[in-house]
Amino acid sequence: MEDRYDFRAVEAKWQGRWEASGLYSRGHDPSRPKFYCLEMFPYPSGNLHMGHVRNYSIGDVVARFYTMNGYNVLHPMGWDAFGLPAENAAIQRGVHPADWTYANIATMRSQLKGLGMSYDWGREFATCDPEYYRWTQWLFLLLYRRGLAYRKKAPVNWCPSCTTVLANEQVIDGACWRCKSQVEKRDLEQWFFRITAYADRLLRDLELLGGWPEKVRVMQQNWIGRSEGVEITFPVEARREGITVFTTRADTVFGVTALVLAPEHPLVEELIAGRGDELAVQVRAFARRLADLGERERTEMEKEGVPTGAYAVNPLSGERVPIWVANYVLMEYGTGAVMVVPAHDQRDLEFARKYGLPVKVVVRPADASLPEGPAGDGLQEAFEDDGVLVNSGPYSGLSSAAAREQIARDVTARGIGRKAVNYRLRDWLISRQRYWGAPIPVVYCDACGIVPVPEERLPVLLPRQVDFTPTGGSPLARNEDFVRTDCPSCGRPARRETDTMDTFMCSSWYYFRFASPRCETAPFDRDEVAYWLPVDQYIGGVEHAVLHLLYSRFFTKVLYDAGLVPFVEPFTNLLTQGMVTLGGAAMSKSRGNIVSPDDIVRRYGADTARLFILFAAPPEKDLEWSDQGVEGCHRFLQRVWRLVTGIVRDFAAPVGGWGGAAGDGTAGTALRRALHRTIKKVGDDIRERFNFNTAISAVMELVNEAYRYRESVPRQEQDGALLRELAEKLTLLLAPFAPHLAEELWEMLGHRESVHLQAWPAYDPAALVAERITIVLQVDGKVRGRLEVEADAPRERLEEAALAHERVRAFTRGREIAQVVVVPGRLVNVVTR
RNA sequence: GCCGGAGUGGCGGAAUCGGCAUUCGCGACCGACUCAAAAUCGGUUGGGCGCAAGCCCGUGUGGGUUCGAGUCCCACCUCCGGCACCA
Repeated sequence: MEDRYDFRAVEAKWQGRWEASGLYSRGHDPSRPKFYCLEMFPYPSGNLHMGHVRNYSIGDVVARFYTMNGYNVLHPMGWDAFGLPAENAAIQRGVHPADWTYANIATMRSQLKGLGMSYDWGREFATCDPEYYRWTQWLFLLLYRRGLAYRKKAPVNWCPSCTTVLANEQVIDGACWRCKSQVEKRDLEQWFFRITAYADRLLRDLELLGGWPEKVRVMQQNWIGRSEGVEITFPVEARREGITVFTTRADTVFGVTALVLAPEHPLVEELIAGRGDELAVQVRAFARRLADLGERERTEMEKEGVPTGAYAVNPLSGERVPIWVANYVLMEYGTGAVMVVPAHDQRDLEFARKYGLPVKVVVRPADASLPEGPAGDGLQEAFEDDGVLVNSGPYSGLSSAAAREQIARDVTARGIGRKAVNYRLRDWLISRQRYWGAPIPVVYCDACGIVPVPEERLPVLLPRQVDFTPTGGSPLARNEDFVRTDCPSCGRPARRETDTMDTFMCSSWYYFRFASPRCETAPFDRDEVAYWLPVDQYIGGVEHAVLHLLYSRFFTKVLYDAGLVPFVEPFTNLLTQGMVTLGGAAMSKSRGNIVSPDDIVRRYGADTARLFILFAAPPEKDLEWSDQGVEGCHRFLQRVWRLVTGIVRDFAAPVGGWGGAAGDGTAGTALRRALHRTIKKVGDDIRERFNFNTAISAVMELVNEAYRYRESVPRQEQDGALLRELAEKLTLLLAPFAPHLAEELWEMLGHRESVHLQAWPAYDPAALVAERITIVLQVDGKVRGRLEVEADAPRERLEEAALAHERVRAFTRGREIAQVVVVPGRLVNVVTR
């Protein structure tokens, strides 16, 4: 057994052969069902990290497993290649972003090949290829035509360090998702996608995504943030126009003791227009001060407000209420104005207490434990639950729910309000003031205004010669050759849009492109997309739950509406894998806790790296790296190698089939049962639960059993046919996890065709059946003995045998037997009184 | 605050339908082989008591249901993740 598995030679040998034979390229095959297995494509940052290895190892097992199970599997790989790091490298090191990016792609491609991933490399592309971004621009135009792309001036998130604006989804806790700098608010004219027009469908269709983790669906649900309520217009004294508020608690409308406007609300300026009094001066100063604050500072400050001196009238109660301006009202949500109900909203209560506004209780719990009406002065905490209305005119006595309905009807009938739905989701800001992205295909003409670039003139090429120095403006604006163009509409001189698109736009449709990556007449061939999509299994990190995954769903619905794709959801099943950690923290350069995949592959081989990463934890959990764990997996593969090569050596030419018979009680029968049990378990674990860790441990057990057999049964009595069967099926079971080792063993076993084209082994149900089994004997729920019986022994026989058992009798002696619970095949529990 | 997930040996984790808690792997200890080491192989390894047979305890805490609970129910604690002046 001195023979050692030379993983370096074997892995290089098969990677070369696979590539030369095109083993993993795929096309249509009407004879087999299709399966699209996709892993989130990487940003080519330079080198693969362990998170990539985990992501792609999981995907590779799934792809290989479904291939062996008879599916025509699409398993492509490409590059999410536009983005800031390339440009930063250019600024810091003087390398052109394109050169930097394509060099990184070359490195990472060879790393992926070194891991033995089964990609159809013929479908590879990078989103920065003009042949790709041409269609990204085409899709922009599609959205523009459909009224879903628009330009507006708005307060937007600005990252001072990246010198560009960001989408809402890219601001995490008030900071830039990429560089963690505090984000500022700036008023800029920018391009948006009207994703809010799809808010309701994006929410509703989450129900179609039974194959997604609950967690991700909930995150999207929270992000979209639908809330139902009513808008009610309060007339303003001495003005024609009123103030419209949005509320989900119309039942508390008789408890309103003020209205509050967001500082940016257009009416604020009007209410104090031409006034020089002290209040007006205060309001102006307040609004200006808040405008200068970042979102973070603003959300963290205490509630603050100033009265405008103006009054409105509650259209339901007829009461006069003061109009205030306050920092806690958001202009971007609802109508930018809210009614203040201190008794029933904690924020309003804090505000009212600070400024001495009245507190008026109008909803009481069913047990009437709150004081009524204006006597709510002692209220410590707002009563925010539903209850029964009091002090509410004609609505008194109604339940909150009934009152909401009635009030909605009444305000609608009187023309002073309506039911309304609001979403937390905001439109997607896609302009970026950076170079390394797809140019927005739009031209500005003095005569014609905004003119989209005609499809036949796409792509709008990103020029190579550009000054990348960050100034806060778009680098493209400094390239006059790029900027100057003719108006596609009137032909007169015009200027190009100089912003580029958010890279999330590129990644929102790449999975369509893989179906027909060289299509030159459209973003994708519709027949190919109809054949391959939707993606059957998508695998990636949970960090994209409300970024990429939301945008992609939006894009798919737009394409569906345009009649270009026949489905409304792009990803049928989603698996979100956990992080790879070291010392309990995510691996990162700044923390200095990186383990390099290259080093691991060099020392132990790709198969070991893949096996460890799949074995150490279930895929959705975080995985703590362990060098010793890696060695354990390496030892296991060496053990497999010695087992199979030993069998091949000892039983080069087996005669006949398996010599035993089920139920003959021999070591051979037991081993064969173990083999078939393992085949069943590994298949179930992969297919039903993605429990690669338990699948692998089952294979380890099988190998242990095989060794025990080989060592305990004399060589001449060993069943050669059984051992050959075991060696072959073991090799097939390992093929998705350790593709190189399996391929080499398969060849040694005498096969000419790749192990990766073989059918997944079927288990023999007859082999699983044991003649005799061990059942547990309990007395009062405690295990007191074991009993070996025929597998099909009936209840009465089990009960009888249990009661006759020496140890059971010892524990029941002198006690009355109250009950005997018999679970055939498992246990007998004797219950005493 | 709201929503989601998780708490099991020294460690990663297993127990898939309410039925032997801790498969498998790592680590540790003992042993075989060896001049020695590496590699490999075998054994032991939740805690306590006991010479032993064996007994008792044990899955975050406290209750409950059940012949039987890591698993189901109630209350709570801790940790992780998401959202958060969203009216």
